[in-house]
Amino acid sequence: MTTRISETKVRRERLSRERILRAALRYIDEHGVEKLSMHKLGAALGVEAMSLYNHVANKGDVLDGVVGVLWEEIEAEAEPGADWRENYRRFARAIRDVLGRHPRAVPLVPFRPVMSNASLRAVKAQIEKGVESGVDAEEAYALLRTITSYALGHAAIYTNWELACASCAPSVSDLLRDDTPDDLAEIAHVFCGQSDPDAEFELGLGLMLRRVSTPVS
Amino acid sequence: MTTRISETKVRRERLSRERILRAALRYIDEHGVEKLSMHKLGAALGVEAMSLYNHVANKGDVLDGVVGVLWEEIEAEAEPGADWRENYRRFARAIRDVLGRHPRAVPLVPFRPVMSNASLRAVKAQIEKGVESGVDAEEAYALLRTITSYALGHAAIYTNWELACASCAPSVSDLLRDDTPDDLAEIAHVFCGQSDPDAEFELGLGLMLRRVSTPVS
DNA sequence: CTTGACAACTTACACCATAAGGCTTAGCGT
DNA sequence: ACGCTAAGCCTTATGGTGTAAGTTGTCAAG
Repeated sequence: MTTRISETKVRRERLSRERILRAALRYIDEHGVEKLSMHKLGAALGVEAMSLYNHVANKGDVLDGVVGVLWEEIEAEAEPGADWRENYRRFARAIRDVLGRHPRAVPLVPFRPVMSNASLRAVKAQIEKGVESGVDAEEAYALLRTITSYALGHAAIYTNWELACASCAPSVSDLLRDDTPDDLAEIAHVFCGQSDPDAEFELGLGLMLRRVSTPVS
Repeated sequence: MTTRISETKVRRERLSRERILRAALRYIDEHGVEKLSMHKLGAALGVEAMSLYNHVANKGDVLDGVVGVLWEEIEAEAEPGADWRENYRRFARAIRDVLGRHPRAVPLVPFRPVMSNASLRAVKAQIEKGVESGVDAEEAYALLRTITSYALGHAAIYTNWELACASCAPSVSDLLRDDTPDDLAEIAHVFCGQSDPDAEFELGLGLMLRRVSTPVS
């Protein structure tokens, strides 16, 4: 009985929301979102599932928290410099790079609108730099939203794609249904297989940032 | 005993993959992806859960199938016309509109790379029109991928946003954490609340399609 | 009428989120 | 040194989940 006391005291380090979220992200990175359960998360922390509920409202809260952590990572990677255009680019790249580092967590991000302080701080900084440089405020917001959509969409599709290739599908053909006609299969290879995601990401970014103030279309 | 036979015969109409997928999409539209279970899906079809497995490999297969149905809807909405630039625009709008009509199914689309015949047919048609009009083939592919990323990202963020507003969050403030400082809250309102998603979608599209052949950045 | 195939049903199991309640321990005032 | 309190952790219990395995009912071809 008393032996058990000292044993626990030595082994266990204090649980906290912070620690839980980090463990959750680590678990998702390794095993994927769909494999995460409160039991496993508890186990990863050397603790019973229900103990987590002392620091976290429920599983959804954990997931939201993970998204928050990711936004913090993005913010840290995108501190703005002098040129606003370059800043926007850096912001988009930060999104892409961070999500690229946590590919299995990507599905959470676009669908859990956590307006974390981190993400808002990042946005604020970007906008201010833009306006400071003479960009119309409304346009600055619109452009930033557009770029964010693009960066998230790109990250979603490509990280997911790479995951699929790495894990289960060694070639494009394996992603096609059995009844795919040849001409469409060929298209699939060209459309999905050939290009360099990094270069292409920069392409879209360049297109959007090239010249903002000219009339559109 | 014999009464029960005729009863079943009358009542039950044949199950099929097709019917299952449609029911799944309908259920998702009404209750969201996370609420869908094989039991409920079976119930919606007047059938036991396990019967579905005669037509469908597993739940993942159902979800993939739903994405396929969505791509078919997109294809039907984006048949190409004469001007390739306009076609690309139409393709992007089709993605956005269809996903806008099935907001709760959106989370499935970017993360289930179903290369359905429908989506490939659409891509093929777009590309051919572009090349026919003198666009470099490689550039045509890259641009189409870029636009697709953008359309999916935009749809993901905004449909999700509107869902959140309609269901649980009457104002932007409700999406913020309690500890959000005032200046950041203000940014959140401007960044998230003010703009017209349609107009903004067109803005991004216009930026990307304006002039393709000039060197980038 | 028999046989077979196959669709749908039933049963069974391991796992899930989480509500309710019990135990252990740390930190305090005395 | 003592017990009090509150918080952190654990145990137990409930109803829902995906799906494997085995059973029953139905119809068509022989």
